[in-house]
Amino acid sequence: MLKISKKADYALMALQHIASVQFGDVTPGRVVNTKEIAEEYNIPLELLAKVLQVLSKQGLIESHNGPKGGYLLARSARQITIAQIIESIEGPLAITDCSHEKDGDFCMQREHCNIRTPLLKIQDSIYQLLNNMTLGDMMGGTPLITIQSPSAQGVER
Amino acid sequence: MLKISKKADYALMALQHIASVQFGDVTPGRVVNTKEIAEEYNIPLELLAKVLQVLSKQGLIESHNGPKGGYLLARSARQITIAQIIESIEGPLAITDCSHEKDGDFCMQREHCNIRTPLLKIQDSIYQLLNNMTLGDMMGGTPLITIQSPSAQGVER
DNA sequence: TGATCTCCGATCAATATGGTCGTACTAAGA
DNA sequence: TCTTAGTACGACCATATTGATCGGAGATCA
Ligand code: FES
Ligand code: FES
Repeated sequence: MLKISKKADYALMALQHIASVQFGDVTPGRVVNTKEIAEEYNIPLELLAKVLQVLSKQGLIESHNGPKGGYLLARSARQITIAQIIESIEGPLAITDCSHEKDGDFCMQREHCNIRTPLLKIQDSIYQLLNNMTLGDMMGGTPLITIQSPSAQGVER
Repeated sequence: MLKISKKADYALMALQHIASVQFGDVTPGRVVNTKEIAEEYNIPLELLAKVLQVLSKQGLIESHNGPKGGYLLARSARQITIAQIIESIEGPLAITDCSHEKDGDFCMQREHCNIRTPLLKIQDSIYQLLNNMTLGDMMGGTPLITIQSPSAQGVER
């Protein structure tokens, strides 16, 4: 039902946490280790570890080895979008499994499919939505989503 | 990865088909039976049947029994939104599994969860998106989604 | 050198999903 | 009224995805 996976969920929490530590008034620039996050949010340690590994491989965070090691944001919180985070974990956003189909075209219904185009548009809109929101936005009390309410003039209802 | 289930996919195709038959120039008001749709779009017959049953139980389409039976839209194509169709099949839209949590609150991370509010906003936006688009919109060549482009100023990247 | 971290790959269990079958019920038409 | 073409319904299995676990290897610092 259009659900985000738990791993991606954890990724969001973790990044959010790291960001708030780095940006925070106390000990800015401090590295955060896996255990700290896992305990804070009740996330299974090993699973979180794996998630963080992926994130670092994708270049969203930097890892520092050895004792006193841990993770650090690779860039500013305002330059990391929700879309990037989710896609790092779950792969490219695909609302239907034939969204990003190669020319090979293995979708049985493709030939007469009457809903492909509109669905792709929807997918695109969702992507925009996720890509317009950054980690920074999630932290601050700043207005989060600019799409729906007043800006939705032009569209009805 | 934020995917729509195949069943919902089939539901969309089927409704779209029924709508286009009813709205079409030829044989308007004709009932459409399961087999016809299944063959047209290469959908496994029994599965489609089950999907249609659910849709009719949800009141989106009417079923007519017996020979020469089949399905008919219950209301105008413009009054059926994509959100309604998808939710009929997959249940209420929940971007994360603790979205619609009762007060019982079984989510382990709820206590310190730092991403709940923003995620709920995103979910809401997606819902708006799906609920602003009707079957009618999908059929006609009318501009489908009006949300993204202009309103997305303000934030960007 | 040893303790404390991250890194990586393999693996298992639970759940959700896609798909199938068999039977009962209903209405049209011969 | 009997047959037939259709839906209604529920149980069922197979497979894919996801969540979660384990074990060891490599790095860094005291
Ligand atoms: S479902 Fe694959 S192309 Fe429409
Ligand atoms: S994940 Fe359940 S409340 Fe945030």
